[in-house]
Formats: sequence, structure tokens, C-alpha cells
Amino acid sequence: MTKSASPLQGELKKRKPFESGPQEAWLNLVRTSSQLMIHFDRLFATFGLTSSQYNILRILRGEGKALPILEVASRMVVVVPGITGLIDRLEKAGLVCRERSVDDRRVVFVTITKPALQTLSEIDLPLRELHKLVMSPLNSGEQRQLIQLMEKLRVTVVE
Amino acid sequence: MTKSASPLQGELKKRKPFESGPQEAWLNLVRTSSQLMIHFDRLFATFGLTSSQYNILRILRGEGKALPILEVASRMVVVVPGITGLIDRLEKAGLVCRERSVDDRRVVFVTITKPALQTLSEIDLPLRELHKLVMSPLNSGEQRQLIQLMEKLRVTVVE
DNA sequence: TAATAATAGATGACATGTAAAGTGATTGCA
DNA sequence: TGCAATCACTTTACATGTCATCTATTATTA
Repeated sequence: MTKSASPLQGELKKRKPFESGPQEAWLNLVRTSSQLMIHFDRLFATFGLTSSQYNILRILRGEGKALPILEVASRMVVVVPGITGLIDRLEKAGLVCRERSVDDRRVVFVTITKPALQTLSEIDLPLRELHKLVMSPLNSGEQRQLIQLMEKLRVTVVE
Repeated sequence: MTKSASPLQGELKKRKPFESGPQEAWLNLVRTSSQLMIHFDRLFATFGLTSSQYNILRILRGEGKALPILEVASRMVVVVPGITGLIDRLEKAGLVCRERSVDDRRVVFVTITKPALQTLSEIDLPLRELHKLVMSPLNSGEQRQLIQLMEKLRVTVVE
């Protein structure tokens, strides 16, 4: 990645300047997020995982016990119908197990397997390093500033 | 119980606090971007468009003349193979035209159609309003701050 | 208790994003 | 000139995400 001579307008080859400050702020946010995400996707890919798959496994490890599928879904961006296929592929890869609940036979519990825990533990360090790397252009005060700005933005997400 | 945990920690039902500042900053960025994006997707959907489709059309309108497909692709996040199908669907919907170059028969030019220009003009105002709305939690100084942080982040050198 | 609603999840159809390999056209260079 | 490399896509295959709809199971309630 190289530094662009001029900011986002140049990167996007926009011929006209931004129509408004809010627009420029928004486009900067989206573009930055998606560009940096590429690096994380690449890291997960070296372990044979996608971001979504890693996310599910991390949720399961964090919980430490079996979770109903919908509970997993609720902690992700993914919508319900999508989670089914995701779990399907993880199960086929031997990274999670499905188990139907005895109490309520509608519920399907998901558990993380030992191999998956092993993989996650291998990812931990490089992932932490990557977090540090992508955020390294900001000093810790700026990172704190960023977090505050993001929290303000999310507050009004209610429709 | 001393201090309340970070907002994002609660949103994600994370049981442990963030391992690091960079991680918290990164997750805040990604989550905010993806949550706010939903509103834009919804707006485009009311005009029968996806974000990617709108993006292509906006690029074509901004340029004001036909562009080679790869030139369009280079201004988007989307990778080359994906652009083909996108243009396919836009063409089928009568929003763009394909035209093979006479000079270099490998090149395919894309032009925006009148109906598409009409649709774009209808989107302009509500889109501008939405930009203002989602950014309204930040005053203009904070928006400027956000832009600067994002620009710093995108300068990151990876390999 | 029978009818109905609500819940958990699966399925199918489609749009999008990525990678890898293929196709036809053009260019560089011996 | 001739042929290999390059270019501009296209095709194929698959993962993901969304929507609408379906099934099985459990809860409600008239």
C-alpha cells in the first residue's frame, strides 16, 4: 500500500470534490474499513477460514459451552438463513458439532471441537499482531478518539 | 463493579474485555461501518439497486462518457471477475449498455442509459439526506477528525 | 381439547465477492 | 515475420449474505 498524493478524492478518481462533509466522512469510513478488512481475511485464509467462520468459532470458544444456533447468529451480523450453511460447512470441516436439544427438540446446539480450538490458538498471536499493525498509524490517544467517534455514530443506529 | 464495560463489549455479548486497544479500535470501526451501511443498502433497494450497482452507475455518471469495464472495476472495491456479472445484470435491467471498442477489440466500453440517469437523480436528494443523518451524531469538527483518522489508517503499509 | 400462533431452524433463489483457469486480441521482440 | 507474453475480459466454482417460504415442535388460548 502506498500513500496517495491527495486523499480519498484522488483514490477514487473522483472528478468533482465531495458534495458535503458528511459524504466525505462516510466514504472515508467505509473505504477504510473495507480496505483494512482485506488483511484480516487474508490472515484467516491462511488457516483455511473465512472471517465469518472465524467469528463463529471465536464466539463458541468465548462461551465455553454449546450454544443454540440462533444464539450464535444473534451475535453475528449474519441473518438466520445464512447461519445454517455456515454451520454446515464448519461441521463438514470437523470444526463444530451439531446436537439436537433433548428439552426442546426444535433447538440445535453447536459445540466447538478440539481441532478448531487448536486452530484458534494458532491464530491468536498473529491476529493480535495484525490488530497492532493496522492500528499502528494511530497513537493510543487517536485510537481512543476513534473508538469514541464510532460509539457516537452507533448510538443513533436505531430506526 | 467499578467502571462500566465498553459499549461494544456489551453489544457483542463478549464476556471478557478487549485484549488490546488496537483490537477494540478495529472492532469498533468494522462494526460501525457495517451497521451504518445497512441504511444505505436499504435506500438503494427502494430504487431496485444494490450498493455495488449504484456505485457503478455513479461512476459512469460522474465520468460522463463510456468507460472500459476494467476502468470501472478499478474504481470499485470489487474484483475483476465480479464486475462481469454486475454489468450483466445492469445491462439486463436496461441501466447500462455494452459496446465493444473498435480500436482494441479486447476492450468493452460501458455507458449509462437515460433511465439510469433518471433513477440516479431521484436518489441524489434522499442519499444526501441520509449522509447527513448518519453523520449527525458528529459535529463538523468531529467529522473532520474522523476523516483525518481514516486517512492516516489507509496509509498503512503492508508488504 | 382443538385450533392457532410462535419459535427454531432448514431450504431455495438470487446478488455479490474471490480465486483459478480459459479465450480472443494485441504487443514486444528476436 | 513469427511467436510468446500480455491484456481485457469471461467462465466456472464456491462462500457468503438476504429474502421468502417451509417444516417440525412447542406454547397459547378460546
